[in-house]
Amino acid sequence: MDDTRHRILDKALRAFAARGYDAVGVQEICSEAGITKPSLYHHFGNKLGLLDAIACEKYVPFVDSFAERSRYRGDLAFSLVSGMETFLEAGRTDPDFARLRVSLSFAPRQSEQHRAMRAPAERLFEHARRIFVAAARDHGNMRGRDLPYAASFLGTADAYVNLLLSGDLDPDEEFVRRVVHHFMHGLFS
Amino acid sequence: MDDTRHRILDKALRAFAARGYDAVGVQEICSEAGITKPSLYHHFGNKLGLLDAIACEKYVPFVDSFAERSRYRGDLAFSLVSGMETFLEAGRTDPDFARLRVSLSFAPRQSEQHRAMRAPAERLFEHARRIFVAAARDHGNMRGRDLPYAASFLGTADAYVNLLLSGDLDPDEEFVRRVVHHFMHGLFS
DNA sequence: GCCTTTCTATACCGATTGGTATATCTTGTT
DNA sequence: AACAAGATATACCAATCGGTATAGAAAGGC
Repeated sequence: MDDTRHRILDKALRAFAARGYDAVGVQEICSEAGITKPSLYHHFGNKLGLLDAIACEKYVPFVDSFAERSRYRGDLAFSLVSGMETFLEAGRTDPDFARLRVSLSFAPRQSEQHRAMRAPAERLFEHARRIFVAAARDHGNMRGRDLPYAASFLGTADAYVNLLLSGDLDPDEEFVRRVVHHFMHGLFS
Repeated sequence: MDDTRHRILDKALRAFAARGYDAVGVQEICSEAGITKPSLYHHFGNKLGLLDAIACEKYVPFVDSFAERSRYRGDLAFSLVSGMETFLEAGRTDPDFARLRVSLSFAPRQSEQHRAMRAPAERLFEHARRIFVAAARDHGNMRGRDLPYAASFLGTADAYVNLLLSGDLDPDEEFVRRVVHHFMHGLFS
C-alpha cells in the first residue's frame, strides 16, 4: 500500500533527524514501521533511496516554496521576511525534516548524505542569491556581493531554525521582522 | 611513540572531515596511519576517544583563541572582526578540523558526534554571546538580543568558513572588514 | 645483568551492517 | 474462476562493524 511507503519514510526521517543517516540501520527503520526489509527495499531500492525520496518529496517542495515566496518584486524587506518565514514555518510544521536539512547543510562533501541532498541545496542557494542580484538593480551599492549575502542569509536562517528546534526560541512575526531589519540595517537600528 | 598518536589522530580527523564520523571505520584509520587496531585502542580507548581527543586538542584551543581575540574592550567592530578572522584563519591553517567542526555545528542532538563536541561548542556560543552582552552596555538598543545576535554571527561565520573550504571564496582582510560592517550597519552602507 | 612499563601485532570475537533469493499473500482484471 | 502484478514475509548471505585476549618488542630504571 501507499500508506506503508509513507510510514516507512516517516520513521526513516525521524530516525535520521535524531541520530544521523549513517547511525541508523535499515533494520531499525523496518521495526519502527512494523514491516520487514524486503518491503522497504521494494519501495525504495536501497538505503540511499530513502534519502532520495526525502530530497524529492520534502526538500524540493521546500525550495519551491522558498523560491516563490522570496522572489524579489521590488521590496527587499518583504522578500527576506517571506524567505525567513518559510524557513521557520517549515521548522514548526515538519521539525524532523527541518532538523535533517539543517544538519546536512554543512555535511562532509564526500558523504552519501551530502550527495543525496546536493541538488536541492544548491537550488536553494541559487534562489537566495537571485534575491540579492535582483535587489542590486535597485540598490547599486549591493552589486557584486550576492554570494556572501546569500551565504550569510542562509547561515543565519539555519542558525535560527536550529534555535527553534532546540526550544531556545519561539519566533513570532515581530521577531522575524526584527531579524530581517538587523540583516538589512544593522545592529543599532 | 607520541608521534604515532599524532599520526593516528591526523588521519582520523582527515577521514571524519571528508566523509563523516559514522561513515569511517576504525580499520580504515589504522591502515591510513600504518598501524593496527590494538595500537589505536591503546592510545584512545575507543572510537569515540578519537573525537574526544579532537575536542580537547583542537576545539578547546580554537574556542580559547576566539574568546581571547574577540573579547569586548569597548570596540565592537574590532571584536567582531577579530572573531571572524579567528574562524577564517582556522579554516586556512587546519581545514580538516574546520570542516569537521562546521559539519558538526548543527549535528543531530542524539548523535555521538554532537555529544563529543557539545561542551566546546556551547562554550563558543557563550563567548560569542558575551560580546553582545558587553557591547549592549555601550549601545543600549542592543540590549536583550544577545542570543539571536550570537546565533546569527556564528551562523554567518560558519557559512563563510564553508565557502572558504569549498574554494568559492578567498577572503582577505578587506573582505572580513566588509562582512562585519554588513553585520553591524546593514546591507546598504 | 634483570625487571617493569609502555607500546604494537597476530588472530580472533559476537553483533550488526546493507542487501537478496525465494515463496506467499493480496488485489484488481478478465 | 483464472490469472497477472504488486506487495510482503521467512530465512539467509558475505562483509564489515567496534572491540579484545594474548603475546612479543622496545625502552627505561635499578
